[in-house]
Amino acid sequence: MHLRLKKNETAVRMKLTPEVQEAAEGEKRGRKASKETRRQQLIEATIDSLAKRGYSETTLADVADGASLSRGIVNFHFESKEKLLIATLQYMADEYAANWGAALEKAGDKAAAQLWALVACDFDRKICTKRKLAAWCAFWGEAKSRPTYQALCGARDVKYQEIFLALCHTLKDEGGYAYEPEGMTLALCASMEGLWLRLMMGDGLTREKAHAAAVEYLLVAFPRHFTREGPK
Amino acid sequence: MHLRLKKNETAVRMKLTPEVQEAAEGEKRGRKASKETRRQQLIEATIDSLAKRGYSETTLADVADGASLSRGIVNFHFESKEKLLIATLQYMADEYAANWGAALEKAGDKAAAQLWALVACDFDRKICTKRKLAAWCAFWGEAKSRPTYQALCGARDVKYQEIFLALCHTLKDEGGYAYEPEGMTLALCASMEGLWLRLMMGDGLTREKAHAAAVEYLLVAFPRHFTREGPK
DNA sequence: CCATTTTGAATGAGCGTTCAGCAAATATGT
DNA sequence: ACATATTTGCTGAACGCTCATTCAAAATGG
Repeated sequence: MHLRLKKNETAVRMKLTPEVQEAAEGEKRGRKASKETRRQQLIEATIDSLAKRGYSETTLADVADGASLSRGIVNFHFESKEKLLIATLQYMADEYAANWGAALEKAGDKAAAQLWALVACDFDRKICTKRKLAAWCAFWGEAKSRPTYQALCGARDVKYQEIFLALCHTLKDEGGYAYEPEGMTLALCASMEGLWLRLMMGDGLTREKAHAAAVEYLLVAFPRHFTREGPK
Repeated sequence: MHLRLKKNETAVRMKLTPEVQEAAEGEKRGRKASKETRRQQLIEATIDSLAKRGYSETTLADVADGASLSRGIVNFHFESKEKLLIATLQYMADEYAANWGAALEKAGDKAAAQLWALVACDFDRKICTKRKLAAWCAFWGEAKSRPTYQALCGARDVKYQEIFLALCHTLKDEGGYAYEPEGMTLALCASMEGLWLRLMMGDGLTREKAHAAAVEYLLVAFPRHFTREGPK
């Protein structure tokens, strides 16, 4: 027989990850959680599942368990598994964009400081978590055969890369460098994505070391603008 | 009713990709294909399926169809789906290693020429195909949650990166550069993997442009050793 | 003929989706 | 205030489909 729970005991049924718990505590608990709160809770549980089991083994049952909710819940709040996954990717893309947008604001108006800030915030502890990198990577793996994912992953850096390109142009003028800006931008952005990939793979690579490698790149590309400690 | 075919008509049943066809023609055709030939044919069909449908939608039925063989065939030549996929990854890893190994041989004993050759062969038309990049990426996406894949993907660059690191050290001594070799190597390798990722995503990026971006990196990192046309 | 390779129907497990029903929250009537 | 009706959020059993795996039978080569 199913053991019926008194109210506000949902969080005790199974250990939730901190992220899911936090999402669930957005407003009131249990039954009164608003629609939006519940959606976010399920999205966080989806990220957990993607990170733990990979894309192909992520099941709705696992997501529901991760959120300590019942089997049918996802089809109630999202329409289908497909839509849950798209919402999850959208959520991560938004968070990513908001993060570098804010970093750019705070960086002031010097091009060198802006570039430094953009590179740094890719390795920020809020964004650059094992679980989130793993989730990104899971989507990348499926992106090629799914236009929707591809669009969302790609949209991630349409604006992003434009800004990078503009900064590379500015710094080239300021410093009299010889590189070709398009290629430089591409190689730099690719390097950071590659570092994410390696971070995700494990290998004992840490966020700090990855960031240091990216900085090393900045140093050789823009020697007149940066030292290892930051923009001159 | 199933229309039974006369012998040697297998290739007509369904259009095979050039790669699968070539694998099937390794020795004699049809029934007489040796065990090893048939395995290779199935592996090529697996790569096709991974590229076309992604990891999570790759089915044994699709692989069998792609090879124009019957449903049960994979479980006869490989023991299970899992083992087919591992064999496929192994196959690609071996091919990749053989490719850069050969390139290194031909490059002579100058460090600059060797580094140039290593970077170039990552963008070789034999290795850097849409379908193979897509297959690599499919495995990357699942690697984090599957130790076996992770080991095979990682083994790809244990030796590879050691060589890179040694070359970076040598060039630093020769050219009197100021960079820190570990970080430099990491950023360079990551950049090439990131470029692969972007090639796979589409975006109108071509092999040539990606290679040019990698070269741009070499130029800023080792200005005394390279021009855009090659090592000095 | 015997051994090997291949076939394709059958099997069964796993999973997404559906939906009738329950319980909490809220609205309505008295 | 209280009782009753309605809405909303959630549950979990049931359904049907897809797919890996199995295997008996057929085809082929030697």
